[in-house]
Amino acid sequence: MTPTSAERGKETRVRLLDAASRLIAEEGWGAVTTRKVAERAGLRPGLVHYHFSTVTDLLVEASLGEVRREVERSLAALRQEIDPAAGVEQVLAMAEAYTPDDQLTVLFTEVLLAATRHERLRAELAVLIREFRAALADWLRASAGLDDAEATAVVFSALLDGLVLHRLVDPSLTAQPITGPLRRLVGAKEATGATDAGRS
Amino acid sequence: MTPTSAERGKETRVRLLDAASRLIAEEGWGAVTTRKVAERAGLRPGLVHYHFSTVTDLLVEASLGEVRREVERSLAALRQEIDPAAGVEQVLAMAEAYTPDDQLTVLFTEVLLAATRHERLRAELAVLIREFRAALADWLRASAGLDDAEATAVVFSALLDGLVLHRLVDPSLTAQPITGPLRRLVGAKEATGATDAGRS
DNA sequence: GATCGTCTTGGACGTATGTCCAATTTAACA
DNA sequence: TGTTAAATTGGACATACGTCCAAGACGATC
Repeated sequence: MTPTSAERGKETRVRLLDAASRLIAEEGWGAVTTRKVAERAGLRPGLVHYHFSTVTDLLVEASLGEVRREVERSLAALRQEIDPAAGVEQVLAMAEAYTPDDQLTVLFTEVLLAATRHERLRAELAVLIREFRAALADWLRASAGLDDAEATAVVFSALLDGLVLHRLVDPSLTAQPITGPLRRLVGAKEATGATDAGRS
Repeated sequence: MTPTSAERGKETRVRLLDAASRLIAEEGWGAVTTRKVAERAGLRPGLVHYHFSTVTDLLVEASLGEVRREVERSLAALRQEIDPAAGVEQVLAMAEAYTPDDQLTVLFTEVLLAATRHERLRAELAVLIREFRAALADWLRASAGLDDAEATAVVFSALLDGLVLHRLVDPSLTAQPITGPLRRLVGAKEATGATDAGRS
């Protein structure tokens, strides 16, 4: 039952990464410190620099891991949906799902901004975003039959993050229905279900 | 010729605000410190707390001033354009004008994120964004004849900031033409000029 | 020229930071 | 049971931070 040294090591590493992720979302990238991470993880401060050479290293690894997991989840969900019409609906639903209440959402924005000033983070994040965008473009091409699917994917994925940012600042926006313009953007027929612009 | 004490005071205040704005864009909201601002402004560190009660106060005032000026500039430009078709083009051009090279653009993103954790900043920024959005909605209604101009304005203004963020991380995006989906979003006829999807 | 109010200076104070490390614990192994 | 390697502890170190303040400078006013 008692874990080996290596097992305990792995466990603490995960604990530290997890604590770092949550702190980035809660207090911001720049406000995460050695001691706060340790306290949040329920560990002693000295451990941080045993497992990670630097605090920035910890932040980069934690955030990239989080983004990587989320991208994989989204891609899996996208690929699973085969019916074209339902696919468009799902893509539209993604735009609605991003809310400030979701920690992951805030973390994404925080990482994007941090990437501006950290080259390795920027490069690796760019790869992940490109991956997501490519999959989104495939989807748009297949389900909505767009001929400029690439460009639309660029616009759509940028829109997702921008929407989060604006909703963070102006929570009343969350209530506002935006499916109308989104449908137009994706090139879907408005015919399906008349013009029901407001649903919850 | 020699300025009075009060005049010198105003001048220093402006210098400090200006230095703060530039530092926010260059190094990030959280990385701006008393001493850095003073050095950038060519002044002694003690002055910062003579003119501003706190560093955060300085940052809030500096960034809100910058945003306020830019919003006014945009609104003036929007109002000047009377021809509906040209108006749509101008709105589309705005999306292209936002690039990571522009310091103001980076500052905007930085302020949006900072507003998440500072109530006064958040509230005042929300007012400014709403003002901009309302004007944009008026424009869309008048020039593009949209019936869901409000929703489109929400999407469009969020898109502007999201685009900046993504281009910051992936500079290759700046080259990618996106006028196609943008035209669709704004509800403009693609007829004008066939499908010229790439122009510089 | 003396007085006054404003702006400026230079440095102090306590606190928090990132990083490091010698000593200690712990579990696996010989 | 004694040895070994990994993980952990607790505290040290220099540095940077926000804030404050007594003393000086300087033009306006009397």
